[in-house]
Amino acid sequence: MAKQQQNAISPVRENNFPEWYQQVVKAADMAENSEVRGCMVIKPWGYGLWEQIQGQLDVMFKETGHKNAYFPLLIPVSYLEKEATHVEGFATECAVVTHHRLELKDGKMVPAGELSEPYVIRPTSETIIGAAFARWVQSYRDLPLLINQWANVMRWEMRPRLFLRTAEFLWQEGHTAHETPEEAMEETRKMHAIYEEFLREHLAIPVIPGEKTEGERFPGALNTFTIEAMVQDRKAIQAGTSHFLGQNFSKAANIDFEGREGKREFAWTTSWGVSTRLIGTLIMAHGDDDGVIIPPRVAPTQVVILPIIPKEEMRESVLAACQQLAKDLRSQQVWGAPVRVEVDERDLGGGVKNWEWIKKGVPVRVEIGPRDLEKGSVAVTRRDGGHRDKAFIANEEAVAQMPDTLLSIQNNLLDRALAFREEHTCEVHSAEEFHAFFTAQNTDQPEIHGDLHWGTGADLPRTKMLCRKKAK
RNA sequence: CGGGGCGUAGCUCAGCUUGGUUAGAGUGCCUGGUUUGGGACCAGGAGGCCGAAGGUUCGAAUCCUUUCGCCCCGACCA
Repeated sequence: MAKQQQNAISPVRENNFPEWYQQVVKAADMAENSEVRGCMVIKPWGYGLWEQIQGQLDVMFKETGHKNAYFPLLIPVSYLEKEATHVEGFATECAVVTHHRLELKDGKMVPAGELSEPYVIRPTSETIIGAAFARWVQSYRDLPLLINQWANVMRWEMRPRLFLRTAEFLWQEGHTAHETPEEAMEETRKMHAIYEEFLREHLAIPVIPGEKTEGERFPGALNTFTIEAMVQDRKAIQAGTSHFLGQNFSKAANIDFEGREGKREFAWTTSWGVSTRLIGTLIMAHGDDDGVIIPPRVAPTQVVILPIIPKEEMRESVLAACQQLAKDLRSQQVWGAPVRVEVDERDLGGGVKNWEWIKKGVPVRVEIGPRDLEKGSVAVTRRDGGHRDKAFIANEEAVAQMPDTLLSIQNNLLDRALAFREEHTCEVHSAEEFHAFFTAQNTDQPEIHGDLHWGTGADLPRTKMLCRKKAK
Protein backbone atom coordinates (compact mmCIF):
# COMPACT_ATOMS: atom_id res chain seq x y z
CA MET A 1 0.00 0.00 0.00
CA ALA A 2 1.63 3.18 -1.09
CA LYS A 3 1.23 6.18 1.12
CA GLN A 4 -1.93 8.08 0.35
CA GLN A 5 -1.83 11.76 -0.14
CA GLN A 6 -4.60 13.76 1.36
CA ASN A 7 -5.05 15.80 -1.76
CA ALA A 8 -4.38 15.12 -5.38
CA ILE A 9 -2.93 18.56 -5.98
CA SER A 10 0.12 19.96 -4.27
CA PRO A 11 0.47 22.69 -3.15
CA VAL A 12 -3.09 23.31 -1.96
CA ARG A 13 -4.86 26.55 -2.92
CA GLU A 14 -4.33 28.20 0.39
CA ASN A 15 -0.57 27.77 0.35
CA ASN A 16 0.31 28.81 -3.19
CA PHE A 17 -2.52 29.63 -5.51
CA PRO A 18 -0.54 30.29 -8.73
CA GLU A 19 1.37 27.06 -8.35
CA TRP A 20 -1.81 25.19 -7.47
CA TYR A 21 -3.33 26.50 -10.70
CA GLN A 22 -0.49 25.20 -12.83
CA GLN A 23 -0.55 21.82 -11.15
CA VAL A 24 -4.29 21.52 -11.69
CA VAL A 25 -4.03 22.27 -15.40
CA LYS A 26 -1.36 19.59 -15.65
CA ALA A 27 -3.15 17.05 -13.44
CA ALA A 28 -6.40 17.49 -15.35
CA ASP A 29 -4.51 16.96 -18.60
CA MET A 30 -5.99 20.09 -20.14
CA ALA A 31 -2.98 21.84 -21.63
CA GLU A 32 0.78 22.09 -21.60
CA ASN A 33 3.39 24.65 -22.49
CA SER A 34 4.80 24.28 -25.96
CA GLU A 35 8.33 24.75 -27.23
CA VAL A 36 7.25 28.15 -28.51
CA ARG A 37 7.36 30.58 -25.65
CA GLY A 38 3.98 31.83 -24.61
CA CYS A 39 2.07 29.32 -26.71
CA MET A 40 0.19 26.35 -25.35
CA VAL A 41 -0.87 22.96 -26.55
CA ILE A 42 -4.50 22.49 -25.63
CA LYS A 43 -5.07 18.80 -24.94
CA PRO A 44 -8.29 16.92 -25.66
CA TRP A 45 -9.89 17.44 -22.24
CA GLY A 46 -9.18 21.17 -22.34
CA TYR A 47 -10.19 21.52 -25.97
CA GLY A 48 -13.35 19.50 -25.32
CA LEU A 49 -14.31 22.12 -22.78
CA TRP A 50 -13.58 24.88 -25.27
CA GLU A 51 -15.77 23.12 -27.84
CA GLN A 52 -18.66 23.16 -25.38
CA ILE A 53 -18.12 26.84 -24.60
CA GLN A 54 -17.85 27.60 -28.29
CA GLY A 55 -20.89 25.59 -29.28
CA GLN A 56 -23.16 27.00 -26.58
CA LEU A 57 -22.09 30.62 -27.07
CA ASP A 58 -22.45 30.21 -30.80
CA VAL A 59 -26.10 29.28 -30.33
CA MET A 60 -26.63 32.44 -28.29
CA PHE A 61 -24.96 34.56 -30.96
CA LYS A 62 -27.06 33.02 -33.71
CA GLU A 63 -30.22 33.53 -31.66
CA THR A 64 -29.44 37.23 -31.53
CA GLY A 65 -29.03 37.47 -35.27
CA HIS A 66 -25.29 37.16 -35.74
CA LYS A 67 -23.59 35.24 -38.50
CA ASN A 68 -20.13 33.72 -38.47
CA ALA A 69 -17.43 34.65 -40.98
CA TYR A 70 -13.68 34.35 -41.17
CA PHE A 71 -11.09 37.03 -41.80
CA PRO A 72 -7.33 36.76 -42.50
CA LEU A 73 -4.71 36.07 -39.86
CA LEU A 74 -2.38 38.65 -41.41
CA ILE A 75 -3.12 42.36 -41.28
CA PRO A 76 -1.24 44.97 -43.28
CA VAL A 77 0.62 47.24 -40.87
CA SER A 78 -0.88 50.25 -42.61
CA TYR A 79 -4.36 49.14 -41.44
CA LEU A 80 -3.33 49.42 -37.82
CA GLU A 81 -2.01 52.91 -38.44
CA LYS A 82 -5.45 54.17 -39.37
CA GLU A 83 -6.79 54.49 -35.84
CA ALA A 84 -4.31 56.35 -33.65
CA THR A 85 -5.35 55.11 -30.20
CA HIS A 86 -5.66 51.59 -31.53
CA VAL A 87 -2.09 51.48 -32.85
CA GLU A 88 -0.77 52.83 -29.62
CA GLY A 89 -2.63 50.20 -27.67
CA PHE A 90 -1.31 47.22 -29.57
CA ALA A 91 2.03 48.41 -30.95
CA THR A 92 4.09 46.84 -28.17
CA GLU A 93 2.70 43.35 -28.53
CA CYS A 94 2.52 42.64 -32.23
CA ALA A 95 4.22 39.78 -34.01
CA VAL A 96 5.37 41.06 -37.39
CA VAL A 97 5.78 39.04 -40.58
CA THR A 98 8.46 40.53 -42.78
CA HIS A 99 9.54 37.73 -45.14
CA HIS A 100 7.80 35.16 -47.30
CA ARG A 101 10.54 32.62 -47.92
CA LEU A 102 13.39 30.69 -46.31
CA GLU A 103 16.76 29.98 -47.84
CA LEU A 104 19.36 27.44 -46.78
CA LYS A 105 22.56 29.16 -45.72
CA ASP A 106 25.40 27.26 -43.99
CA GLY A 107 22.93 24.58 -42.97
CA LYS A 108 20.51 27.08 -41.48
CA MET A 109 17.23 28.32 -42.79
CA VAL A 110 17.29 32.08 -42.99
CA PRO A 111 14.48 34.45 -43.96
CA ALA A 112 14.55 35.71 -47.54
CA GLY A 113 12.21 37.53 -49.83
CA GLU A 114 11.46 40.58 -47.77
CA LEU A 115 7.92 41.87 -48.05
CA SER A 116 7.40 45.38 -49.37
CA GLU A 117 4.82 45.91 -46.65
CA PRO A 118 5.08 43.91 -43.41
CA TYR A 119 2.07 42.13 -41.97
CA VAL A 120 1.01 41.92 -38.38
CA ILE A 121 -0.41 38.70 -37.00
CA ARG A 122 -3.82 39.88 -35.77
CA PRO A 123 -3.90 40.93 -32.14
CA THR A 124 -7.59 41.62 -32.84
CA SER A 125 -9.38 42.23 -36.11
CA GLU A 126 -11.16 45.60 -35.94
CA THR A 127 -9.09 47.06 -38.72
CA ILE A 128 -9.26 44.29 -41.30
CA ILE A 129 -12.91 43.62 -40.60
CA GLY A 130 -13.52 47.35 -40.85
CA ALA A 131 -12.00 47.32 -44.33
CA ALA A 132 -14.36 44.51 -45.31
CA PHE A 133 -17.35 46.31 -43.78
CA ALA A 134 -16.45 49.38 -45.81
CA ARG A 135 -16.90 47.29 -48.96
CA TRP A 136 -20.08 45.60 -47.73
CA VAL A 137 -21.94 48.61 -46.46
CA GLN A 138 -23.43 50.95 -49.06
CA SER A 139 -26.84 51.86 -47.78
CA TYR A 140 -28.70 52.04 -44.48
CA ARG A 141 -30.48 48.96 -45.83
CA ASP A 142 -27.23 47.00 -45.36
CA LEU A 143 -27.37 47.74 -41.64
CA PRO A 144 -27.17 46.42 -39.06
CA LEU A 145 -24.29 44.16 -40.03
CA LEU A 146 -23.86 41.51 -37.34
CA ILE A 147 -20.73 39.39 -37.74
CA ASN A 148 -18.79 37.08 -35.47
CA GLN A 149 -15.59 35.17 -36.02
CA TRP A 150 -14.05 32.29 -34.09
CA ALA A 151 -10.30 32.64 -34.44
CA ASN A 152 -6.88 32.64 -32.91
CA VAL A 153 -5.09 35.89 -32.19
CA MET A 154 -1.59 36.72 -31.05
CA ARG A 155 -0.39 39.24 -28.50
CA TRP A 156 3.24 39.06 -27.54
CA GLU A 157 2.82 38.76 -23.81
CA MET A 158 5.61 39.31 -21.31
CA ARG A 159 4.46 36.79 -18.81
CA PRO A 160 2.31 33.97 -20.14
CA ARG A 161 0.19 31.63 -18.04
CA LEU A 162 -1.72 28.68 -19.44
CA PHE A 163 -5.20 29.76 -20.56
CA LEU A 164 -5.06 33.01 -18.58
CA ARG A 165 -2.56 34.88 -20.64
CA THR A 166 -0.90 33.22 -23.62
CA ALA A 167 0.75 34.76 -26.66
CA GLU A 168 -1.62 32.92 -28.95
CA PHE A 169 -5.13 32.29 -27.79
CA LEU A 170 -8.49 31.23 -29.14
CA TRP A 171 -11.46 33.52 -28.92
CA GLN A 172 -14.48 34.87 -30.67
CA GLU A 173 -14.69 38.46 -31.76
CA GLY A 174 -18.01 39.93 -32.69
CA HIS A 175 -18.02 42.98 -34.94
CA THR A 176 -21.14 44.90 -35.79
CA ALA A 177 -22.05 48.08 -37.66
CA HIS A 178 -25.19 50.10 -37.07
CA GLU A 179 -27.08 53.05 -38.43
CA THR A 180 -27.40 54.95 -35.16
CA PRO A 181 -25.39 55.33 -31.96
CA GLU A 182 -28.41 54.16 -29.96
CA GLU A 183 -28.59 50.91 -31.89
CA ALA A 184 -24.86 50.31 -31.53
CA MET A 185 -25.00 50.97 -27.82
CA GLU A 186 -27.93 48.62 -27.50
CA GLU A 187 -25.91 45.93 -29.25
CA THR A 188 -22.92 46.58 -26.98
CA ARG A 189 -25.11 46.16 -23.92
CA LYS A 190 -26.94 43.16 -25.34
CA MET A 191 -23.70 41.22 -25.82
CA HIS A 192 -22.46 42.33 -22.44
CA ALA A 193 -25.63 40.82 -20.98
CA ILE A 194 -25.20 37.63 -22.98
CA TYR A 195 -21.73 37.17 -21.52
CA GLU A 196 -23.07 37.73 -18.03
CA GLU A 197 -25.77 35.15 -18.64
CA PHE A 198 -23.39 32.66 -20.22
CA LEU A 199 -20.99 32.73 -17.30
CA ARG A 200 -23.76 32.49 -14.75
CA GLU A 201 -25.95 29.88 -16.41
CA HIS A 202 -23.39 27.81 -18.30
CA LEU A 203 -20.10 28.19 -16.45
CA ALA A 204 -21.79 28.64 -13.05
CA ILE A 205 -19.65 31.72 -12.43
CA PRO A 206 -21.34 34.82 -11.03
CA VAL A 207 -19.89 37.97 -12.51
CA ILE A 208 -20.17 41.67 -11.89
CA PRO A 209 -20.98 43.56 -15.07
CA GLY A 210 -19.65 47.05 -15.27
CA GLU A 211 -17.88 49.68 -17.26
CA LYS A 212 -14.16 50.27 -17.43
CA THR A 213 -12.62 53.58 -16.59
CA GLU A 214 -10.87 55.59 -19.26
CA GLY A 215 -7.47 54.15 -18.46
CA GLU A 216 -8.67 50.59 -18.93
CA ARG A 217 -10.69 51.07 -22.09
CA PHE A 218 -10.06 49.08 -25.24
CA PRO A 219 -7.78 51.16 -27.48
CA GLY A 220 -10.06 53.14 -29.76
CA ALA A 221 -13.32 52.47 -27.89
CA LEU A 222 -15.65 55.09 -26.44
CA ASN A 223 -17.02 52.72 -23.82
CA THR A 224 -15.75 49.36 -22.65
CA PHE A 225 -18.03 47.10 -20.64
CA THR A 226 -16.67 44.03 -18.92
CA ILE A 227 -17.74 41.20 -16.71
CA GLU A 228 -15.52 40.58 -13.72
CA ALA A 229 -15.37 37.26 -11.92
CA MET A 230 -13.88 36.56 -8.53
CA VAL A 231 -11.68 33.50 -8.27
CA GLN A 232 -10.54 31.64 -5.20
CA ASP A 233 -7.52 33.75 -4.35
CA ARG A 234 -10.11 36.53 -4.00
CA LYS A 235 -8.81 38.42 -7.00
CA ALA A 236 -10.99 39.69 -9.79
CA ILE A 237 -10.45 38.55 -13.34
CA GLN A 238 -11.78 40.18 -16.48
CA ALA A 239 -13.75 37.48 -18.25
CA GLY A 240 -15.33 39.22 -21.22
CA THR A 241 -15.53 42.59 -22.91
CA SER A 242 -17.99 44.49 -25.06
CA HIS A 243 -17.02 47.77 -26.69
CA PHE A 244 -18.95 50.69 -28.09
CA LEU A 245 -16.58 52.00 -30.73
CA GLY A 246 -18.57 55.04 -31.79
CA GLN A 247 -17.48 56.16 -35.25
CA ASN A 248 -13.77 55.89 -34.56
CA PHE A 249 -13.26 52.75 -36.60
CA SER A 250 -15.83 53.52 -39.25
CA LYS A 251 -14.08 56.83 -39.94
CA ALA A 252 -10.68 55.11 -39.97
CA ALA A 253 -11.86 52.35 -42.30
CA ASN A 254 -14.35 54.49 -44.18
CA ILE A 255 -17.45 52.47 -43.34
CA ASP A 256 -20.02 54.91 -44.66
CA PHE A 257 -23.44 54.55 -46.15
CA GLU A 258 -26.21 56.50 -47.78
CA GLY A 259 -28.75 57.32 -45.08
CA ARG A 260 -32.50 57.57 -45.16
CA GLU A 261 -32.24 61.28 -45.95
CA GLY A 262 -29.80 60.64 -48.76
CA LYS A 263 -26.81 61.91 -46.82
CA ARG A 264 -23.53 60.00 -46.42
CA GLU A 265 -23.01 58.93 -42.84
CA PHE A 266 -20.44 56.91 -40.96
CA ALA A 267 -21.63 53.71 -39.33
CA TRP A 268 -21.57 53.14 -35.56
CA THR A 269 -19.66 49.99 -34.63
CA THR A 270 -19.17 47.60 -31.75
CA SER A 271 -16.90 44.72 -30.92
CA TRP A 272 -17.03 42.09 -28.19
CA GLY A 273 -15.14 38.98 -27.21
CA VAL A 274 -14.40 36.15 -24.84
CA SER A 275 -11.43 33.86 -25.01
CA THR A 276 -9.83 30.66 -23.75
CA ARG A 277 -9.21 32.66 -20.60
CA LEU A 278 -12.71 31.48 -19.67
CA ILE A 279 -11.20 28.04 -19.13
CA GLY A 280 -8.62 29.41 -16.72
CA THR A 281 -11.32 31.42 -14.97
CA LEU A 282 -13.49 28.35 -14.62
CA ILE A 283 -10.63 26.33 -13.15
CA MET A 284 -9.82 29.04 -10.62
CA ALA A 285 -13.45 29.62 -9.73
CA HIS A 286 -14.52 26.02 -9.14
CA GLY A 287 -11.41 23.89 -8.66
CA ASP A 288 -10.49 22.33 -5.34
CA ASP A 289 -7.41 20.70 -3.86
CA ASP A 290 -8.14 17.52 -5.80
CA GLY A 291 -8.27 19.19 -9.21
CA VAL A 292 -10.73 20.78 -11.59
CA ILE A 293 -14.50 20.74 -11.11
CA ILE A 294 -16.28 21.30 -14.40
CA PRO A 295 -19.87 22.51 -14.34
CA PRO A 296 -21.98 19.77 -15.97
CA ARG A 297 -23.47 22.08 -18.57
CA VAL A 298 -20.10 22.57 -20.27
CA ALA A 299 -18.34 19.34 -19.30
CA PRO A 300 -17.08 17.47 -22.38
CA THR A 301 -18.11 14.30 -20.57
CA GLN A 302 -20.79 14.69 -17.94
CA VAL A 303 -20.84 11.13 -16.67
CA VAL A 304 -17.99 8.64 -16.73
CA ILE A 305 -18.75 4.98 -16.17
CA LEU A 306 -16.03 3.00 -14.42
CA PRO A 307 -16.22 -0.76 -14.75
CA ILE A 308 -15.03 -2.72 -11.71
CA ILE A 309 -13.59 -6.03 -12.81
CA PRO A 310 -12.21 -8.12 -9.93
CA LYS A 311 -12.11 -11.36 -11.91
CA GLU A 312 -11.23 -11.70 -15.53
CA GLU A 313 -14.24 -13.91 -16.26
CA MET A 314 -16.55 -11.06 -15.25
CA ARG A 315 -15.06 -8.60 -17.72
CA GLU A 316 -17.50 -9.30 -20.47
CA SER A 317 -20.65 -9.07 -18.39
CA VAL A 318 -19.51 -5.94 -16.51
CA LEU A 319 -18.51 -4.15 -19.69
CA ALA A 320 -21.78 -5.11 -21.33
CA ALA A 321 -23.67 -3.65 -18.38
CA CYS A 322 -21.58 -0.45 -18.64
CA GLN A 323 -22.32 -0.05 -22.32
CA GLN A 324 -26.00 -0.64 -21.71
CA LEU A 325 -26.04 1.96 -18.95
CA ALA A 326 -24.21 4.42 -21.19
CA LYS A 327 -26.83 3.88 -23.84
CA ASP A 328 -29.66 4.38 -21.36
CA LEU A 329 -28.07 7.54 -20.00
CA ARG A 330 -27.62 8.96 -23.47
CA SER A 331 -31.34 8.63 -23.99
CA GLN A 332 -31.83 11.16 -21.20
CA GLN A 333 -31.86 14.85 -22.02
CA VAL A 334 -30.45 17.72 -20.04
CA TRP A 335 -30.14 21.33 -21.20
CA GLY A 336 -31.79 20.23 -24.43
CA ALA A 337 -29.15 17.67 -25.36
CA PRO A 338 -28.44 14.00 -24.63
CA VAL A 339 -26.36 13.34 -21.52
CA ARG A 340 -22.70 13.08 -22.51
CA VAL A 341 -21.38 9.72 -21.28
CA GLU A 342 -18.08 7.91 -21.56
CA VAL A 343 -17.18 4.39 -20.48
CA ASP A 344 -13.60 4.14 -19.30
CA GLU A 345 -12.67 0.62 -20.36
CA ARG A 346 -8.95 1.05 -19.86
CA ASP A 347 -7.40 -1.82 -17.97
CA LEU A 348 -6.12 0.19 -15.01
CA GLY A 349 -6.37 -0.14 -11.27
CA GLY A 350 -9.74 1.11 -10.05
CA GLY A 351 -8.25 3.72 -7.73
CA VAL A 352 -5.96 5.16 -10.36
CA LYS A 353 -8.75 5.53 -12.84
CA ASN A 354 -11.04 7.04 -10.27
CA TRP A 355 -8.52 9.68 -9.30
CA GLU A 356 -7.79 10.59 -12.89
CA TRP A 357 -11.44 11.55 -13.33
CA ILE A 358 -11.53 13.37 -10.02
CA LYS A 359 -8.61 15.50 -11.16
CA LYS A 360 -10.22 16.13 -14.55
CA GLY A 361 -13.36 17.25 -12.77
CA VAL A 362 -15.94 15.10 -14.55
CA PRO A 363 -19.21 15.93 -12.75
CA VAL A 364 -20.46 12.39 -12.08
CA ARG A 365 -18.69 9.04 -11.76
CA VAL A 366 -20.67 5.83 -11.93
CA GLU A 367 -19.08 2.56 -10.84
CA ILE A 368 -20.45 -0.80 -11.91
CA GLY A 369 -19.10 -4.04 -10.48
CA PRO A 370 -20.25 -7.66 -10.10
CA ARG A 371 -22.17 -6.86 -6.95
CA ASP A 372 -24.18 -4.29 -8.90
CA LEU A 373 -24.91 -6.77 -11.64
CA GLU A 374 -26.50 -9.04 -9.05
CA LYS A 375 -28.48 -6.30 -7.39
CA GLY A 376 -29.24 -4.25 -10.47
CA SER A 377 -27.64 -1.20 -8.86
CA VAL A 378 -24.84 1.27 -9.55
CA ALA A 379 -22.64 3.51 -7.39
CA VAL A 380 -22.98 7.20 -8.19
CA THR A 381 -20.49 9.80 -6.97
CA ARG A 382 -20.71 13.55 -7.48
CA ARG A 383 -17.56 15.59 -8.01
CA ASP A 384 -18.91 18.42 -5.88
CA GLY A 385 -19.26 16.09 -2.88
CA GLY A 386 -17.02 13.74 -0.94
CA HIS A 387 -15.10 11.26 -3.06
CA ARG A 388 -16.39 8.33 -1.04
CA ASP A 389 -19.97 9.58 -0.81
CA LYS A 390 -21.26 6.90 -3.11
CA ALA A 391 -24.93 6.50 -3.63
CA PHE A 392 -25.78 2.87 -4.35
CA ILE A 393 -28.99 3.16 -6.26
CA ALA A 394 -31.03 1.05 -8.62
CA ASN A 395 -29.97 1.11 -12.20
CA GLU A 396 -33.18 2.60 -13.64
CA GLU A 397 -33.32 5.13 -10.88
CA ALA A 398 -29.78 6.30 -11.63
CA VAL A 399 -30.71 6.75 -15.27
CA ALA A 400 -33.92 8.60 -14.51
CA GLN A 401 -32.30 10.85 -11.93
CA MET A 402 -29.19 11.75 -13.90
CA PRO A 403 -30.53 14.97 -15.48
CA ASP A 404 -31.59 16.20 -12.04
CA THR A 405 -28.26 15.26 -10.54
CA LEU A 406 -26.45 17.24 -13.22
CA LEU A 407 -28.73 20.23 -12.71
CA SER A 408 -28.18 19.99 -8.99
CA ILE A 409 -24.39 20.01 -9.38
CA GLN A 410 -24.64 22.97 -11.72
CA ASN A 411 -26.70 24.92 -9.18
CA ASN A 412 -24.49 23.94 -6.32
CA LEU A 413 -21.38 25.23 -8.09
CA LEU A 414 -23.05 28.54 -8.83
CA ASP A 415 -24.29 28.86 -5.25
CA ARG A 416 -20.87 28.09 -3.86
CA ALA A 417 -19.15 30.60 -6.13
CA LEU A 418 -21.74 33.22 -5.31
CA ALA A 419 -21.42 32.66 -1.58
CA PHE A 420 -17.66 32.89 -1.83
CA ARG A 421 -17.87 36.15 -3.71
CA GLU A 422 -20.36 37.65 -1.31
CA GLU A 423 -18.18 36.68 1.60
CA HIS A 424 -15.20 38.45 0.11
CA THR A 425 -16.82 41.49 -1.45
CA CYS A 426 -17.72 44.83 -0.09
CA GLU A 427 -18.99 47.94 -1.77
CA VAL A 428 -17.46 51.30 -1.20
CA HIS A 429 -19.13 54.54 -2.15
CA SER A 430 -16.49 57.19 -1.83
CA ALA A 431 -12.80 57.72 -2.22
CA GLU A 432 -12.55 58.12 1.55
CA GLU A 433 -14.16 54.76 2.21
CA PHE A 434 -12.04 53.22 -0.45
CA HIS A 435 -8.75 54.39 0.98
CA ALA A 436 -9.90 53.64 4.47
CA PHE A 437 -10.67 50.09 3.48
CA PHE A 438 -7.30 49.36 2.01
CA THR A 439 -5.02 51.33 4.21
CA ALA A 440 -6.76 50.25 7.38
CA GLN A 441 -6.51 46.61 6.53
CA ASN A 442 -3.10 46.61 4.95
CA THR A 443 -1.17 49.14 6.91
CA ASP A 444 2.15 47.38 6.50
CA GLN A 445 1.77 46.97 2.76
CA PRO A 446 -1.17 48.90 1.36
CA GLU A 447 -2.54 46.96 -1.55
CA ILE A 448 -4.61 48.51 -4.22
CA HIS A 449 -6.42 46.41 -6.77
CA GLY A 450 -7.92 47.75 -9.91
CA ASP A 451 -8.00 51.09 -11.56
CA LEU A 452 -8.08 53.93 -9.14
CA HIS A 453 -8.99 57.02 -11.05
CA TRP A 454 -11.35 58.54 -8.56
CA GLY A 455 -10.86 62.01 -9.86
CA THR A 456 -12.18 64.39 -7.26
CA GLY A 457 -14.06 61.61 -5.56
CA ALA A 458 -17.37 62.99 -6.74
CA ASP A 459 -17.69 60.73 -9.74
CA LEU A 460 -17.60 57.06 -8.83
CA PRO A 461 -16.50 54.57 -11.46
CA ARG A 462 -19.49 52.69 -12.72
CA THR A 463 -17.73 49.37 -12.33
CA LYS A 464 -18.35 48.06 -8.88
CA MET A 465 -15.12 47.11 -7.33
CA LEU A 466 -14.25 43.77 -5.87
CA CYS A 467 -12.39 44.53 -2.70
CA ARG A 468 -10.18 41.77 -1.61
CA LYS A 469 -10.74 41.25 2.06
CA LYS A 470 -7.77 41.13 4.29
CA ALA A 471 -6.19 37.70 4.32
CA LYS A 472 -7.15 35.66 7.40
C1' C B 1 11.37 45.09 -19.52
C1' G B 2 12.95 45.41 -13.68
C1' G B 3 13.71 42.06 -9.08
C1' G B 4 14.17 36.83 -7.25
C1' G B 5 14.56 31.44 -8.11
C1' C B 6 15.63 27.19 -11.26
C1' G B 7 17.55 23.98 -15.66
C1' U B 8 20.37 16.30 -14.04
C1' A B 9 15.52 9.95 -16.82
C1' G B 10 8.60 11.20 -19.40
C1' C B 11 7.59 13.85 -14.37
C1' U B 12 9.40 15.52 -9.24
C1' C B 13 14.07 15.98 -7.52
C1' A B 14 19.10 14.32 -4.83
C1' G B 15 24.31 14.83 -6.05
C1' C B 16 27.50 20.53 -6.86
C1' U B 17 29.81 24.13 -1.22
C1' U B 18 35.10 20.62 -0.47
C1' G B 19 36.12 18.35 -9.07
C1' G B 20 38.01 11.76 -9.09
C1' U B 21 34.98 4.26 -10.07
C1' U B 22 30.07 2.58 -14.59
C1' A B 23 25.47 9.56 -12.31
C1' G B 24 21.23 8.16 -8.31
C1' A B 25 16.09 7.98 -5.96
C1' G B 26 10.81 8.24 -6.12
C1' U B 27 7.12 8.14 -9.57
C1' G B 28 5.73 7.06 -14.57
C1' C B 29 6.71 3.63 -18.83
C1' C B 30 7.44 -1.74 -20.95
C1' U B 31 7.10 -7.49 -19.93
C1' G B 32 5.11 -11.52 -16.94
C1' G B 33 2.12 -12.79 -12.90
C1' U B 34 -1.14 -11.56 -8.68
C1' U B 35 -4.80 -7.45 -8.51
C1' U B 36 -9.13 -3.85 -9.26
C1' G B 37 -15.89 -0.91 -4.97
C1' G B 38 -9.94 4.96 -2.20
C1' G B 39 -4.05 6.51 -5.62
C1' A B 40 -2.41 -2.01 -5.37
C1' C B 41 1.84 -5.79 -5.14
C1' C B 42 6.05 -9.03 -6.70
C1' A B 43 9.84 -10.00 -10.30
C1' G B 44 12.44 -8.45 -14.54
C1' G B 45 13.48 -4.38 -18.13
C1' A B 46 14.01 0.10 -21.20
C1' G B 47 15.19 5.14 -20.53
C1' G B 48 20.27 10.63 -19.29
C1' C B 49 26.61 13.59 -24.34
C1' C B 50 23.71 16.42 -16.29
C1' G B 51 19.83 23.12 -20.94
C1' A B 52 23.69 24.97 -24.82
C1' A B 53 28.64 27.03 -26.12
C1' G B 54 33.35 28.24 -24.60
C1' G B 55 37.22 28.16 -20.67
C1' U B 56 40.26 26.21 -16.22
C1' U B 57 42.18 21.11 -15.17
C1' C B 58 45.55 14.94 -15.84
C1' G B 59 40.20 14.79 -14.96
C1' A B 60 33.97 18.90 -14.91
C1' A B 61 26.96 17.49 -13.54
C1' U B 62 30.33 19.86 -9.88
C1' C B 63 34.74 25.67 -10.72
C1' C B 64 34.73 30.37 -14.28
C1' U B 65 32.48 33.18 -18.57
C1' U B 66 28.71 33.66 -22.06
C1' U B 67 24.07 32.22 -23.88
C1' C B 68 19.14 30.00 -24.24
C1' G B 69 14.89 28.51 -21.70
C1' C B 70 11.42 27.96 -17.59
C1' C B 71 8.92 29.63 -12.93
C1' C B 72 7.43 33.49 -9.25
C1' C B 73 6.70 38.90 -8.02
C1' G B 74 6.02 43.77 -10.54
C1' A B 75 4.41 46.71 -14.93
C1' C B 76 0.82 45.31 -19.19
C1' C B 77 -3.12 42.60 -20.99
C1' A B 78 -8.86 38.79 -23.21
